[in-house]
Amino acid sequence: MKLQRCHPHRLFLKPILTFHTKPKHLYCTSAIRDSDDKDSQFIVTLKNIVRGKQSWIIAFNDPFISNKLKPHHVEKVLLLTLDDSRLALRFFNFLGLHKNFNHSTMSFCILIHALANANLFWPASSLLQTLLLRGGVDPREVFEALHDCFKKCDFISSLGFDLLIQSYLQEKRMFDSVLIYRLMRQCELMPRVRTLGEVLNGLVKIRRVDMVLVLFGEIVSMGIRPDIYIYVAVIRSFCELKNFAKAKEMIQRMESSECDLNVVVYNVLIHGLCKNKRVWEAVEIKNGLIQKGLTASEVTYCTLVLGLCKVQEFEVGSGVIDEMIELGFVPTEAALSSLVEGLRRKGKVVDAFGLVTRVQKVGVMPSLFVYNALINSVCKDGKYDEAELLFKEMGEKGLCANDVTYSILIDSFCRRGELDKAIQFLGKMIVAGIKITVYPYNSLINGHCKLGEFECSGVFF
DNA sequence: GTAGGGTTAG
Repeated sequence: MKLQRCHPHRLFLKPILTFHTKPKHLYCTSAIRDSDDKDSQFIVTLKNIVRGKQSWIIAFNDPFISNKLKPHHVEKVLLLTLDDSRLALRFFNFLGLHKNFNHSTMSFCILIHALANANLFWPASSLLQTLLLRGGVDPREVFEALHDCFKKCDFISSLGFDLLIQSYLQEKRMFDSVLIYRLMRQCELMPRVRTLGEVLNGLVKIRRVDMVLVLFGEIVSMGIRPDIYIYVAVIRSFCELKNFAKAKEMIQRMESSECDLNVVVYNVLIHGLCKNKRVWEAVEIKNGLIQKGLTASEVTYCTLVLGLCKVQEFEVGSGVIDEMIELGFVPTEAALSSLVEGLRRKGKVVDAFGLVTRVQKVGVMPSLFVYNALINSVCKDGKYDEAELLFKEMGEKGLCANDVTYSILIDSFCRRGELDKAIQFLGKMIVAGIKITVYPYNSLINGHCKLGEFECSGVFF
């Protein structure tokens, strides 16, 4: 029977049979039988209160009940209420909230399994989080408690353990989630494929791609068919290791299996190639998508733009931006920033300006960085009117000029000898509460010196 | 539940 639990696709064989042959509330008879007679009577009283129409507040205000009530009684009542896990949860919360009752770890575990078995994942996870927050609980201890309860109560599915793995992942405790997976395996339990995918992607996030590949090998050797999320984690791992041959091999494996495919898989490879300056290979992958019945996404295009910037192919990058706009995609500010910066540095200020104008039409808002970079470039080219136009435009768009913006403008005024205007802008900075750096002062000193007004320049020391 | 930047502008 235990072996059946090992395979995720067979997890539900036992439950379905059990469910129809044995009512849930009878699962825990052995646990109840252990109680002594006095306790048994008390538990029956408690059970009747929980299921009855009487007010719980009144019933539990009775000193006979409240003085006698201990965590192990609650455990028994919960076990007798497994057929209605919502009611069990209400009772558990009632005692916690209204009676400040200190529940046992066992009670938590019973409810977590009960709720998970009833597909009530949100309250089950919430309880798990509370349990984990109870302070200094070792993941092994939590697993032991959950497993102890699982065995004793003969619960249907092992979803409670999946939720434990997910709780650790949410808290960014990836190694603890792997530990729970390992402990499950030791007990011949297997998490769902979805949970495994989440663990692998969690490990990718902390760059433990070595662990991803080890776990993937284990999963496959157990005969489990990986889903697209597992493959994405593995492809990302191979890209991270710069092993593009293996990444491509993995995609081919997906293509020849019945696994669902989407553009994300290819975007991961495209990103890996771009990051390693293999952008032309990435472009070919993108061009081959149509043959596979897929279409490039906004992410595909933006990834390519950033990759093209990395190899200084700014003109091609601009072309990609135009292509995506034609297809109705909106470039990200990141793609725009990289391109503008690249074009500008190559002296192609007009192209950068034109690009900003085009993307603005489809709703992309250039960042303060883009504006400052452009203002700086047009100033250097002596196009002061354009600089002031950009400055005005920033204000209209609600972008607040910062110390860099002002220092660029003040410097440009000083260079053309318009010192009055420079001082006027310095005043604006002070009024706006922008931090004053050394740059505007240097510009003003240089400006005065240039005009031969050496005495004036001393004012700024 | 999986994909896209960054040691930027004076």
